Amino acid sequence: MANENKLQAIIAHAKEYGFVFPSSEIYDGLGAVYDYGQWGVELKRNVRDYWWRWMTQMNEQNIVGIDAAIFMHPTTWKASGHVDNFSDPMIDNKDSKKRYRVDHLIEGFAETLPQEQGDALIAEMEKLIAADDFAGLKTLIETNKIKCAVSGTVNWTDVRQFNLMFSTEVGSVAEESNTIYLRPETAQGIFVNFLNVQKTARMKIPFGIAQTGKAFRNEIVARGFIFRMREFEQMEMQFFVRPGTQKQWYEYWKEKRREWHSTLGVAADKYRFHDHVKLAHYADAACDIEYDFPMGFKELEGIHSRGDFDLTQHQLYSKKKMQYFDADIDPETGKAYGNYIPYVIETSIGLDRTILMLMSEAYTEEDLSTEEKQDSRVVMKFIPKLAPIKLAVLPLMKKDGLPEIARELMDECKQHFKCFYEEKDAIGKRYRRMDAIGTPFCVTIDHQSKEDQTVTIRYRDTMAQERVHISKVREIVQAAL
RNA sequence: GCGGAAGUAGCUCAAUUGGUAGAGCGAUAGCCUUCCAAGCUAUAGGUCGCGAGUUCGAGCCUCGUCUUCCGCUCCA
Repeated sequence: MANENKLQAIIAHAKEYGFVFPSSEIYDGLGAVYDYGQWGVELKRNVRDYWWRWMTQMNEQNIVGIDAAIFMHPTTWKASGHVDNFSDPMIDNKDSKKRYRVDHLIEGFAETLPQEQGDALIAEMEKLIAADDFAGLKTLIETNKIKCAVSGTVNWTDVRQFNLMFSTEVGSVAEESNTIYLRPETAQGIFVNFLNVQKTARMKIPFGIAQTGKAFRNEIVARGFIFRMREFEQMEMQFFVRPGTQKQWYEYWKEKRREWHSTLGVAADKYRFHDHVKLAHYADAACDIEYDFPMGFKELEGIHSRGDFDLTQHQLYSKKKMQYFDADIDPETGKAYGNYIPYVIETSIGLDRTILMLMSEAYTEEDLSTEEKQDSRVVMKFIPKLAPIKLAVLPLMKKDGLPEIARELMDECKQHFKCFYEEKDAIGKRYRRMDAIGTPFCVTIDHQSKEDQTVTIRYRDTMAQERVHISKVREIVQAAL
């Protein structure tokens, strides 16, 4: 299947089988926002829970979790750089339709000028940007006759602001309210709680703080289904280390995260590690884990060595010491390491992007035609651990006491994992419906079950069937989880 | 934001030169001596994206508008 068609097929399947719906669809939808349906939410919870347990429970490093609020003090985003660095004035050329960041446009032009003139121009630009003087910026571009590289004209639109962050008001009385932002990343909730967690959990470096939660960004273009959403969910872990050890911990987490991905049932050759050449202002090493989505290789997770940038910034803005006292002895000096601001390795993965990856990987169209008849099926080949439903319990017929036996099995199993009961339609049809949502096991109760307490267990991927004792069903499923 | 294409039942699509909307699948209820979709019966479901205009009459023509998709543009 062609890749663009595959994405279309996945989107259609996701909607038809209750994984993902477009937001507010009855009102014509809301761009770049999606809702998770009945099976999508199970899948999402499974992925989130698995990530959480893997980080906070199964990992050999000491990592604890928090759940910080989406609202944060506005100064947080001053300190993080989001207010100043991610609200860039933009301008469009009316002839070429090309859009530029104003600072990039002017800087590019300044480079063509003699040093002194160029510097003066940039100084002027920075003054205007600091003052939010958009009219002045446009005038500056026009008086310098800065041309569009594509059209070669100076036919510009007005300068407009692009805001990455959503803002709202806190305070019910309008005049007394304050503008605050919906967080554009969850990481800052971890940094501002660094001292709280370190002290109350008596954490010793190296240690980590994990968090999953919603974040919000105004994206310029909304494309790629749930790959790029205005409201999305992140799963992040900030790992605090002694300065000087960040390189080894960065490598450690790169490898650990690769391990995690290798347990998701995704083909290894669909992943790619992409090292950043150009680093963000806060990072001293960074890489992306990319997956080969139907739209091509795209970022799924980022692993960043952030130095002490964030904690230092918060110390600066809050005037609170973001220090850790390290009582371990430094073999070089024979003394304790003492006070320092820890360095941070961040692992940050998009939950929704992970869902899209898993759906892309799982979605399979199979041709089952024989000489006698045409046949095909769509299967979601999720690993059992992540599948929305683990077991379907199906009486062959809804009479002769078969439903009663099925209900009994259902009552036992539903205490342990998500089950689904259905007695309508032909058995083959029920199997195919379960394939479409990725249920790995189906159990059918027939007349023989009444005689010898055996049932047929049917495996999703192979469609193979096996006769087992009814008392074994639960452990067969649990063994796969 | 620009350019292109498309919007008819839950889904896939029909509706001859404009004459008052149909099929298959799906869904629901029931029947069947049923282990891999498409056996039988019945039922529900659409102001043809929305709004104007032309016409005796518009799903079909005209204009506007909204939404989606594909390219371009932008993006820590």
